Amino acid sequence: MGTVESLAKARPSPARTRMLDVALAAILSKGFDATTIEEIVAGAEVTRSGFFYHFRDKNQLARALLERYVEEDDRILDDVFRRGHELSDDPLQALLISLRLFAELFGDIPNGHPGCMVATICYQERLFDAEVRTLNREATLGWRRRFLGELEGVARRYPPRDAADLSDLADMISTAVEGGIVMAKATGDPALLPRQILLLRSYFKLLFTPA
Amino acid sequence: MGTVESLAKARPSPARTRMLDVALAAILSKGFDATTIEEIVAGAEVTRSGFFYHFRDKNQLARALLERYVEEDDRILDDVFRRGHELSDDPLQALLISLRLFAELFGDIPNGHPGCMVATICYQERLFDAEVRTLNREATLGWRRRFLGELEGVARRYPPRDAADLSDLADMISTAVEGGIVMAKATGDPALLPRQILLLRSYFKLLFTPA
DNA sequence: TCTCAACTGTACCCATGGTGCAGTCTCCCC
DNA sequence: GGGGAGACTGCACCATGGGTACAGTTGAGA
Repeated sequence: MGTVESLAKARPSPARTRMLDVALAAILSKGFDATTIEEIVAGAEVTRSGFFYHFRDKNQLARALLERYVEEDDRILDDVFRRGHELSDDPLQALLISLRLFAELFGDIPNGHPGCMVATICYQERLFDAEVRTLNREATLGWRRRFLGELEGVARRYPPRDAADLSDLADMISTAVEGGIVMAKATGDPALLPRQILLLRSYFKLLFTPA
Repeated sequence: MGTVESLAKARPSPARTRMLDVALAAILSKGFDATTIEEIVAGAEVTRSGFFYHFRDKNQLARALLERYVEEDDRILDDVFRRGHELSDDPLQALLISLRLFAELFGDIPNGHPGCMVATICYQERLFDAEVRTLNREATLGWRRRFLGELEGVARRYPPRDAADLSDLADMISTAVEGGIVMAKATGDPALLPRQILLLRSYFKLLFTPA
């Protein structure tokens, strides 16, 4: 009976995509529970029945939303680091360039970053089933793995000035993004996020640049 | 008719305090909307009527919760920086000591930091009225002011190695805490938060220590 | 003894998540 | 051009939860 899911993956129906879009925006601004099926179907111009045709319940919606979010996120990060390495053969320079591109990306979002799905789920974890929580955890571990790979390349050529665990440094990128998103929302200043990424860049530059 | 509020502030009733305690824990783990009045009154061992006696509605509860959270937070930060300055006359050393104390504080919380009320509100901002949102914004600006004061003291004696805006550096502390909380929750590793604070400390040390 | 803060109990309204199922429309394949 | 299937619509129904309204109870202090 996986027909709906598998077909949806192969060629996602426009209605389903619209529902995910509306749901994402609503969930990031008022939370999962407060986002009603009614407003999702109204915004996506389908009916309640249409919603339950595509998703068994709200939890399935959350799962689909997170999966799509993580995939998109991976594509963006792939692109950023690919371009970084295209622009410099030096691993440190590539990292610094990638971080700058990352900051620019955030700066280019019209009304600021709308919020991270992973963070939303963490702050409402009791609402979700084990599968969603596992997916969420794996997303963060994926970030760690990716950033750690970059940092290991850097550390091989440039021994860091201060004894710092590379995994922790990898997490520091995710931390700056997650914290930056929260602080940008809290202060009402969307540019806070890219500025925090550039500060992190400044730290990596200081840490790995030979004296 | 401000009798309830003013008396509650002077000598908060134990039932009210219990409700705030239960509500905070619930809200930080499942969000504001999903936290039912039913579970709050059950956990605090009062009745539904008791809830509505102390709070006009859920929004008033949020306001009371945030106020209490910010006051407690201020007390903790006052203490951390007071101890930092007691232990060293040098502003940089005092800051580094304070950050270490801050990290230790986070490390000492049994099941990790339960979550920041300010972040919860940001990620569900559409649920709250203008007053709560203003209070939330002011809390973050208060952090900025406090940390900026410390950093100005440091920068007067130790010119930073890299041109960095002191306000952004001040926000970096809040960013590390907020991001660290999210990442600690997401990875399931409570110790991630204190480790990120220590990484931030390492940055400040590098940035301000004369060559 | 009186008063008042701090509750309790009951009844009621509306919105929302979720179930169940029959009907419709449109495209594609035979 | 007939039929099946995917992608929906429409409707009826239930339980839960926020919120309103209001009358009654209890215990400590003046």
